[in-house]
Amino acid sequence: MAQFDGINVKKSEFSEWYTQALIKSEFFDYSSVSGCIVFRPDGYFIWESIQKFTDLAFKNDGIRNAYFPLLIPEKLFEKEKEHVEGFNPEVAWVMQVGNSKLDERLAIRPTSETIIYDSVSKWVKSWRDLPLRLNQWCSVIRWEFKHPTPLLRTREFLWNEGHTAFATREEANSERERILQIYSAVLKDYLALPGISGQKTESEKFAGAESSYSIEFIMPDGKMIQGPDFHNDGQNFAKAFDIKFFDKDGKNQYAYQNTFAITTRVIGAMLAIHGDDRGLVIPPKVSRIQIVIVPIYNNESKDEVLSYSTRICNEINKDLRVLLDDIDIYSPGNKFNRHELRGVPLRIEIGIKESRENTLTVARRDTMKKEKIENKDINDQLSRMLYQMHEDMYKKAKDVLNNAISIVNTYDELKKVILEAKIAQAAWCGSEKCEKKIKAETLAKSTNMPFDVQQGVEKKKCVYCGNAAKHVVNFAKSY
RNA sequence: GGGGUUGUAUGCUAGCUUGGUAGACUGCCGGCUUCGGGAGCCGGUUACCGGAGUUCAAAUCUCCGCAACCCCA
Repeated sequence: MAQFDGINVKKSEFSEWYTQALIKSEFFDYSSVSGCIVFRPDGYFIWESIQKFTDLAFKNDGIRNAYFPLLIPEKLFEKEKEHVEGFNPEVAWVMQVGNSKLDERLAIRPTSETIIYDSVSKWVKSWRDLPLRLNQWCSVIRWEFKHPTPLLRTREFLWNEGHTAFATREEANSERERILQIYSAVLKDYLALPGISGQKTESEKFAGAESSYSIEFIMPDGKMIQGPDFHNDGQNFAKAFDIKFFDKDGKNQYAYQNTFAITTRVIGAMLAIHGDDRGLVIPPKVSRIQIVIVPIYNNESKDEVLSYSTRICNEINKDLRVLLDDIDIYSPGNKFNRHELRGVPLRIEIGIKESRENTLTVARRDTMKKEKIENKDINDQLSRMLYQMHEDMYKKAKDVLNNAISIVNTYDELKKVILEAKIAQAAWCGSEKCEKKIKAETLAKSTNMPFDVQQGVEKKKCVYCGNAAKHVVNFAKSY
């Protein structure tokens, strides 16, 4: 039997499935640089979609785009102590140009706080200059030493980095909910991806921040992975970079700052969560091809079937991304399998039957169900199916997430839940000591403290030490 | 951070133990016949991860890199 190069493992063998799905779908590829991957057109389309919708939401919220240099002079990079300690081991440096050594090393940005705030300090002089809300789309390099995984842990990744400055702490804090809402909406509305929003614990927060917030996902292997994040930096960077302004009373004050990001990692989480044994399942809104038409004919019916297929293809609105796959060197079954591997949301099968009956057979990638529809109002019908597919994908992923969370009251329960590769939701006293012990003994990290489960926590006891609880935390093994 | 496995063409893989002409399937290109779930026949096409060493001779043995994967912390 002729075989094209499909995935040869089940999704239950997750690591192997994941790489094969990404590579064999031709969405991504390895490159010659370890830890750096190639985004091929269908994969890059997903990132372009995320960018487009996030960017629009940012702009509607008053954020403006700018662009800062890729290279950061060592002097600047070292200004904020915690920040440099957090990033130093992973920073790549430019030390030489041609044959001459540089007098001062230049860091390839692992994140741009330092180079941006150097400029911001020059621009912010008066309360009238605030708030200053900037964003840039770029890539950063963090030289990970753990073995890289495409999209999930790469040495170069693409992201947005929002950097904002405010006159007061209250104003700075009020931005948080809006930004996390934007990220959640992009994840839900475009990637059909549910996550858990919450605050990071002290020990898991961003290097240089006062407090950090994140949206976390659960992967098919039961491990959690961090998605978009938001950091209240307080006046930490303002003090290090001298971002001062005169307020309305003529007093010289440091600004309050935030930073936030969404990265290409969310694509990896999305592909992993939605995919199945046959390959990728792409949410309709971010799929470069939303509908593929596969004509099925023999010599006798060829002309009739192709002309009906072409007619249907032309009837479909331009805002639906459709491909007529009429290349005749592959059999229909071969095409079915290829498009399924690549996760095309809807497939229209057109043969002599459909042509005679003036109907279409439509198959949905997520459910693999086929349905025969009348050739009438097809744009409405197809749009509805794409919409429904998105809703169903989100709901399915949401159920998986919800089922993975177990509320635990005792440490034994916590250990059991972690062994089952699930999320243990537990009350916690807030001490780093308990958090570290739990991590050392169970390998589970605190992912975050979900916003929506904190009520009544003061009546509970810490799952580890039994003292009065301050937070409800999710513990899970994580990437 | 520690331990392990593996690198042969687009992919999957044989050959490695015991050094001696690198083989199948798939893909890709051309042709004919086909086409409702991975079509058939004919012809063509592509490879030993990189470097060093041992040797008359290295895909095979040794060392060093590089890369991918797995397990444990």
